[in-house]
Amino acid sequence: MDAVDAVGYQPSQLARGLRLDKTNMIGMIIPDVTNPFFPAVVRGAEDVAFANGYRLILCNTDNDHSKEIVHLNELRTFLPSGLIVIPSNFSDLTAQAESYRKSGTAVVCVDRLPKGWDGDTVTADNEKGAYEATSYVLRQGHRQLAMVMGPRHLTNAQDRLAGFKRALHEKKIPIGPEYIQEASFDQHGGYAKTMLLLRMIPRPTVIFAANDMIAFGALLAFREAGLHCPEDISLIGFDNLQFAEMTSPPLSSVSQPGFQMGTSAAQILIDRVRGDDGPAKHLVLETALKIRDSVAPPSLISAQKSPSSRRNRLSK
Amino acid sequence: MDAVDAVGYQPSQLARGLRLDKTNMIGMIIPDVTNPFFPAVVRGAEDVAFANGYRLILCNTDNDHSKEIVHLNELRTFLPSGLIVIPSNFSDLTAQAESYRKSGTAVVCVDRLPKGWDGDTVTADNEKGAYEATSYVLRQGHRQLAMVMGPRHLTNAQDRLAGFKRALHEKKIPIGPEYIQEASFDQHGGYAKTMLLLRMIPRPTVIFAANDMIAFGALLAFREAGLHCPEDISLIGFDNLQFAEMTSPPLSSVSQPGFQMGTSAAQILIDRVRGDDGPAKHLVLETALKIRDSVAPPSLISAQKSPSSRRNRLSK
DNA sequence: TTGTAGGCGTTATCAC
DNA sequence: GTGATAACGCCTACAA
Repeated sequence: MDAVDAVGYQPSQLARGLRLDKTNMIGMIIPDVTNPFFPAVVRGAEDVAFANGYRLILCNTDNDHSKEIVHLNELRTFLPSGLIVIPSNFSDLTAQAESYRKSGTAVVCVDRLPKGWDGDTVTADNEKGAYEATSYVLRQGHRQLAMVMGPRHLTNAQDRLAGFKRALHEKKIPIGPEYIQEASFDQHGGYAKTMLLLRMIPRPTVIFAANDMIAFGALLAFREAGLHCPEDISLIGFDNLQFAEMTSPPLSSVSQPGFQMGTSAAQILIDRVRGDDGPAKHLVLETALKIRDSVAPPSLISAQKSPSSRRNRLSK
Repeated sequence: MDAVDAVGYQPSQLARGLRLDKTNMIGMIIPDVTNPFFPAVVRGAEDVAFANGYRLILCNTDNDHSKEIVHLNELRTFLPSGLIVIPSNFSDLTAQAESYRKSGTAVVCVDRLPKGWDGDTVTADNEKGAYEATSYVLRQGHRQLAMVMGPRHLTNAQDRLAGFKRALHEKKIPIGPEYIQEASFDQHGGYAKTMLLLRMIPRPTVIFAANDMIAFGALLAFREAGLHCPEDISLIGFDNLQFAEMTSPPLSSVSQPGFQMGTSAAQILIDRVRGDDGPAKHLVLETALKIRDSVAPPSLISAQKSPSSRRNRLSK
C-alpha cells in the first residue's frame, strides 16, 4: 500500500469496466444545457454522482428524438452504470431502455415522461403547481384568464395545463379554447403567442405562462404593446428561474426544485446500481408558489388607468 | 458487413480505449454549469466534439482548486483524448497538464489562464472589450466612474480591469482606488460592492460591472437604494447574457462569444489529437459592445432630478 | 491465506 | 493479402 501511494497508482477505469461489464459512468441526456432550467438538474446529478464515485457523460438532444437515439446507441458502448434522461419530444426511450435494462443498466426519467414509460421517474408536481398558481390568480379576482402552454405532447406541459383547468373548473370559470395557446418552451414562443392573446376581445387580465422563458417572452410582448405589468395585465410563470426576480416587474412564478430533481434522480439510479430491484419509483417533488410583483388584482386596472399610461418609454 | 448490420454490432469503446491507450472521451472541467455563462461554452464544445465522434465528461469544480485536482486525477484513469478546462481559482493545472501531455493527452485552457500556463488557449479579448465599454461610457460624458471588478487573481478579471484603466488613462481621467471594488463573479458580490459604491462621495455616475451577474446584483442595489437606472446612475456589464435584454432597463453589455469559445477549444483539441504538434495556439476572440438602455449621459441626472423620485415602489 | 491463470473486446503484429 | 495471436489492465475463480 505504501508502494501504491508512492507510485501514485490508480486503477484504470477502462480495464475495470471491461472486466466488470460496467463502468462508473452515468450517461446524462438532456435537451440543451443552454436552456436555463436544465443546468440545475445536471448540477444536482453531478454532485451526487461525483460523491459516489460516478462520472457524468453529458449529451444534448435539442429535443430531437433521432439525436437522442444516436446518443442512446453510442452510450451503450461505454457500458455505463446508468442513464439519467430528460426525454426529447416524441422520445423513443421506452423501447431503448428495455434493452438497456436487460444489460443491467438502470435508467431514470426526469422532468417529463416518454410515452409508455414504466420505469423510475423524478418529476415535479406540475399539476398541483399550476393549480395553485391559477387558484392564486383567481383569488386576486381575475376572471378573464389565458394560458400560454408548452408543447402539447410533453407530459409536463400537459400536467400544467391540467392544473390550470382544474382550478378554473373548480370555480366554474369558463374559458374559450382560443385563450389557451401552445408554444415552445422558450422566449420566442412566449412572445409570439402573447402577442396573439393581447389582440383578443375581451383581452385577458392575466396570462399564465407554462414556464419562465415563455413568461419572459410575454414581458417583451407587453412592452411592445405598451402595456404595463401588473397594472394593465398580470403575468405568472413556472420554474422560478434565478432571473425571475430580476425582471421588471419581478416575476411571480411556481418554483420547481431543479437541483433536487437531479440529486434525487442520481440517488435512485445509484441505489439501483447497488442492487435495489424494487418496483418502479415515481418520485414527485413539491412545487412552491413564489409571489412577487407581476400579479395585481384586475380591479386595479381601472383604478390605475391614468398612472399606467404615465410611462411608455419602452425599450426598442 | 451485412451480419454487422443484422446484429447491430457496435465496437466497445472500452476495449478500444484499453487497446489504443486512448478513448474518444474529452474531459471538460468548468467551475459550475449553473453559472449562466458556462453552459454556452459547454454546448459549443459538446457540439463539435459530438460531430467528431467524441463525448464529453462534465466536471464542476466550484472554483475550488482541490476539487479540480481530484477531477484531474480521476479523469486520467479514463485515458481521455483531451481536456478542455476553465481553470479554477489558484488552479494547479499547469503542473498537472505537464503529465497529461506526456501521456499524449491534449489540454486546452478556456476563458481564463492558470499561472504559468504555456499551452493552447481560447479566450475573449477581455482587455479590448472592457476598453471599448469604458470608452463608450466616457463618450457619453461620464467622468466619475466606478468598477466592480471580478476576483483579482483571475486573468479575465485582470484583463477587464486593465482595459477599463487604459480607457481612463487615455482620457486622463483620474480614479481613486476605492472606486474599484473586487467581487466574486456573481449577483451577491455585485449587490454588496455596489451598495458600498453608492455610499461614496462623490457618488459614481456609472458603474462598470465586470460581468453581467455582478451587473444584475448592482441593479438590485439600485432598486434598494431607490435609484433609477439610467436616469440616476448608469450601468454597463460584460458577457451579454441572454437575460441582459430582459432586465429593467435592458442592460448594455460587452458580448462575449461563449458558444464559439467552446467550439474553438474543441476544434483545437481535436486537431491536436489528430497529430497537430505545432507551437501553442492562443486564440483570442472578439467581443462586441451591445448598447441597450442602461447608460445615459450624466447630464440627464440634474435634468431629470424630479422625475427620478417619482416612483420608488421597489420590490421587496 | 497467498498466488496465478484466464478472459473481457479490441487492434497491431507477425506468420503465412 | 489473409488469418491467427498476443497484449492492453483488471478482476475472479481456483489452486496451492
